[in-house]
Amino acid sequence: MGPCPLAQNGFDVNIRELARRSGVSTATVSRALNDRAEVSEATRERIRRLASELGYAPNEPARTLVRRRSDTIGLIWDSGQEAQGLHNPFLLGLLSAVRTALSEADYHLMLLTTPAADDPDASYLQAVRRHNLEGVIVLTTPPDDRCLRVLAASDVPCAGIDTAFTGPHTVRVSSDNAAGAEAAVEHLHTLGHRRIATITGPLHLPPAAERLAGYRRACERLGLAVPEEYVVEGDFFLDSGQRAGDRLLALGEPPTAIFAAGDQMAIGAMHAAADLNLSVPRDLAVVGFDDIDAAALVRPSLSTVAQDQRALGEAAVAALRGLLDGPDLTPRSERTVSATPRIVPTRLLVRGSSRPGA
Amino acid sequence: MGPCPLAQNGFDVNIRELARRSGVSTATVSRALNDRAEVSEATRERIRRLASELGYAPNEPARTLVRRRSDTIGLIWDSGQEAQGLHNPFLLGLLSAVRTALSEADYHLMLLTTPAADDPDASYLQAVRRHNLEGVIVLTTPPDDRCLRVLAASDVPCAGIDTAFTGPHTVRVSSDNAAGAEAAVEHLHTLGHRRIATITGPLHLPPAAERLAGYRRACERLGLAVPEEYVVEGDFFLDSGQRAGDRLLALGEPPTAIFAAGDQMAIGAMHAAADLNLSVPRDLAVVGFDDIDAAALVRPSLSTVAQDQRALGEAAVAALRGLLDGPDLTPRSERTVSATPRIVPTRLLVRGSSRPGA
DNA sequence: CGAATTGCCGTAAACGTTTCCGATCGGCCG
DNA sequence: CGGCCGATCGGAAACGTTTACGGCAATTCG
Repeated sequence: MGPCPLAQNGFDVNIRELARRSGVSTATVSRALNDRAEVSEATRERIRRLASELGYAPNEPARTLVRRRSDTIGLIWDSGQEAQGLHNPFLLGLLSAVRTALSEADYHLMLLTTPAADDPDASYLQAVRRHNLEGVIVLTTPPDDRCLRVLAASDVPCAGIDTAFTGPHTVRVSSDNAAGAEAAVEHLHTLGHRRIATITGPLHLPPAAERLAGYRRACERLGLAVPEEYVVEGDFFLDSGQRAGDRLLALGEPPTAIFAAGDQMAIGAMHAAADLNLSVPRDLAVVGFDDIDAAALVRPSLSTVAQDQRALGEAAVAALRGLLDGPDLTPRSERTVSATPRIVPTRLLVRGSSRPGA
Repeated sequence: MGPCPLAQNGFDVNIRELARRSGVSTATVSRALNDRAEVSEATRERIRRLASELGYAPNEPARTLVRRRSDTIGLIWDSGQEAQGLHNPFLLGLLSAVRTALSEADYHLMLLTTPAADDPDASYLQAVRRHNLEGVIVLTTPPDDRCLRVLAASDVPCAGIDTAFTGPHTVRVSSDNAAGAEAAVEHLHTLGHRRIATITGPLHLPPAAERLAGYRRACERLGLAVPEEYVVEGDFFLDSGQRAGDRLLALGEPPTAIFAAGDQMAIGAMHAAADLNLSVPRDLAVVGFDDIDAAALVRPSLSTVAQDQRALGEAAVAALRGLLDGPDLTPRSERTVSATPRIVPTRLLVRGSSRPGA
């Protein structure tokens, strides 16, 4: 009865229905909708319009069944880790970035659930095979996850952001932790500080180790002494930062500046200073890492090394796409996978806790 | 040969392969793996073990194709909104809760991307039909989204958390904003405060309006006067809170306590107090709403009305499941959809900004 | 003891696509 | 004018499952 406004529910309009109504075969309809060359421009346009009028939506499961590819990638993000608040506010930005980058590349996103420990058959690899996922993006590294390890060891393309595992078809993207830490220390140095201490994260985590390395390199380059007591290990949480601050400020020669490998610990150090009636940044300058939301809310606001979530997400999908076999590429078994990690630059945000003028 | 440890890549082991190896038909294999009754316990166990040994993973696209259901629900979460930091830290907890609740109910999760405005065919409804999604969970309400409206008007079951739209197969779950606000005011009242002001969110948003209503109700019940100047509208962000605080504290009879409808605004109000050399909570008590991460990091720590993200997420999937047609239920067209919104209680967290003793 | 019931299983038809293999039809070149 | 070629299309076989239907034995019941 004439063209319908949109998405009429003539219920279940499929490719056969389109073929019937436009007097061609299903093969032609398929070709028309998929922009194949073997259709005349006229019929293609006719079918296109009809499909749009009837609100036709292609059945993706059927497509993946026959094409053997789903245009879908899986997302692994361990909520256990997230509950600990580790990279907490960070994740949301990553997720958002990954999602938009993937949709721009015409991929769909499926959220994978961490497999139950009691079900031996439930694994990430299983889920990938079940849904014909073409690749996986991993957002945080659980301490050591057997499921992740077996996935990384498989032939499933994986891109991990700040992950530790490695495998034949795996690429890691990460912020330039070392350079970020270096920039922070250098910033404090140009402010005139010479006694700069650091509060690290758990050193078995790669980002924590890299940030410490950057700190050391900067100090060495700038000719700053790093007494052993100036390096205190924390756990990324508030309290550990406060305790570390207490300890550092009680030293015989206390530091005049602290670089903390995480914002929460940096804020904890600021609390420690406040408890001693020290003024930040006058008596003690503080720089953190990550740029969590709270960094802009505390007083004084916290200078920090911001990670570029957008860039990280985009780099991850770009890296993953490099691992996928495109329509015309050689199969991935024959391609050399570049194992060099993708490094994303950070940005130093100078705020109140290290403002020169104050 | 013999039993393999796990997930051997005998490449593409499917139901036919299992049938061949175990000497039965594909029908029997399917029945065995799906726990149908018409299989003997012996063969079921045999097939089970074989499947496990070969690392068989059922092809979900094929299953959804023939069963006409995907066991998958879609998740809509507008990242545009998220970029504004509105409910920002909140979302991640919701997402996590929704995911685990859904996976416990054996549903898969697909992240939907906000449709491009220039493509008329791309809509949430289209995506739902393409992937055979059985329902949708909406995490935040974009101001007014045409795509969301057409989705809500369709026959697709929707559960929204803090959403404004409504439809025939739509249910909304939300925190008990009014009761939360009431509890906050009552808490301040028992602390001895009689001049309690409030900073609201944008009043066209349902949560903001409800929190204001709760504030008013509590004041009325407790016999507190609410002069017009005691109600200041903000925008949920830090600066608006600080400006509102400035204005409130400059009044002839300034309030001794402030209830802010959002934590960022509450922190802003604390900044305003600090700028006037007022001590929190001695000179001014402050209570916020949401319990964002920063609430526990600022000094003094911020009392706040915490939303129960876990409960919200679980309520949303519970509500959604009520809308879905289970295997034995009547089709949803004949069921009466209970339109009453699901209300989740909040919890008052008393911290430093309103501590009695301080 | 015959018939009906029950338990277990195989055959085959779907589900909605894509794609290989031809088929038809003009037109072009030799 | 005949064969060849490119463009355009249709027929039909897949893809991996589920499930209606029917068959065959063993068991039960009248």
